[in-house]
Amino acid sequence: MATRTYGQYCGLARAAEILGERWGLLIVRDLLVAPKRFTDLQRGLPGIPTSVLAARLKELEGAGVVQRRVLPRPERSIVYELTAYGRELEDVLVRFGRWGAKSLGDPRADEIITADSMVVALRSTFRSEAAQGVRATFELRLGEIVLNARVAGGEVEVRTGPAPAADLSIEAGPQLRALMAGEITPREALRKGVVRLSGDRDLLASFAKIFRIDPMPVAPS
Amino acid sequence: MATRTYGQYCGLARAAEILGERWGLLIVRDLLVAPKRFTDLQRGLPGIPTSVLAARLKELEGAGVVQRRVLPRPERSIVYELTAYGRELEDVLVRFGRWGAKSLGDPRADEIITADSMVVALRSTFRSEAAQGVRATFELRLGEIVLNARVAGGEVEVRTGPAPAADLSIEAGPQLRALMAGEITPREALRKGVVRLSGDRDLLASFAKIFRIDPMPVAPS
DNA sequence: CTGGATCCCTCACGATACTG
DNA sequence: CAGTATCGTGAGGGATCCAG
Repeated sequence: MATRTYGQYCGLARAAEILGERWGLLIVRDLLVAPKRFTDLQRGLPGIPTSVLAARLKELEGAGVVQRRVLPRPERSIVYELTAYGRELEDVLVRFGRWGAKSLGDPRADEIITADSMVVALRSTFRSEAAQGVRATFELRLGEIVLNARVAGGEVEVRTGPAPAADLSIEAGPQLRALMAGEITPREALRKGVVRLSGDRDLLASFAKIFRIDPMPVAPS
Repeated sequence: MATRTYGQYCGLARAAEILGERWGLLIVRDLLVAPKRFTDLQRGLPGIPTSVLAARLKELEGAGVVQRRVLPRPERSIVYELTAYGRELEDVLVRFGRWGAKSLGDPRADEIITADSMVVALRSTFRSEAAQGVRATFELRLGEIVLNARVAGGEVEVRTGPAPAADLSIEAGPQLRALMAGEITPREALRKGVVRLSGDRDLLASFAKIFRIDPMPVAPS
């Protein structure tokens, strides 16, 4: 049995072989947001060795998840993007991220937030039921990171970058999770300085309902 | 940054830290089917070192995914079972397995099938739309492995073990995937000896519609 | 016999340096 | 910018050993 394989004829085992290697899931996460160059990926994945990134990209390309594309002149640079097969992971990864978010406490000092991770996090926590009848554009700012979410028709589109015409712009601190988990109310978040707003301040309550982190289920069996 | 962590405050990164280690996903897969003892897990995961199994179980227990339980007398043995949080992975893993199954070709000589992997595979490939109005019990035999699937009300329950009163019992060879992927018709499967039936032979066509592996999407962007 | 712990060896990962 | 080369370290593979 070759290393890194499981020797089982099983769809889940195959999926684990393709994406179970270190950094693999996070590479796909970042490519779900947008195609990227090698260096962009490196920047979004602090700590990844270049050799590992190169190896993963080759493996993912071999598995039909990622494809390498040379941009037309004058750029001639190389971008990595998901194939159709790779894009089918969006739903799975969004659900997986929603599950994992329940295990998030408050951020530790050494934990960072990246723009791409935050985009996927907002897609993960989005609740279509809570968004029914809501039509609004949010801008979210966390330090250097800026992203926008357009909610309409019970769907959401989340992208990196500012939204100049946002209905509500939220400048948030690291405690944003507590608001999304319902551990503090929008009013408390404002009072404690967890968020600072500009725009239609009433929309903060909608935001907290639409982008929601569930609690971990109670302990036993 | 500790080994095995990613240093990112992100639900998907946390999920990858919990389940991304080698064998982790397959341990949860087997526990989704039923609680198991250490040795049962070992048998269902050929090639796993006892040290790795013990380490993973401790980590999964620490993450609140698995719990260790001592059976009452007279057995007094120990079983590992999923917590409520762990059971929430069923939906994600089933979808992940459905995605990975598209990458399965025909089984290689060194690839085995286990009963638990087959149970999850049937849950993965189940199509509720195709099962509307169908009420039937299937028994599936692959060598030593026997499992049963009860289809009713657009839902399915798959378990290990025989179904004596099955409407259709299918004894299948390693080519079963070709039937489920629509690469051969039920008629061809019968003629080529891919399956042998007992019971209501007409139900084989239903089986092939209800438990279905999609093709990989076409190559480019 | 189950439920592990301990050993050694290998290989993949992490860090850094370097090249087309 | 887009990687390859090198090297030390730690986790996994495999076998063995031990406690209840």
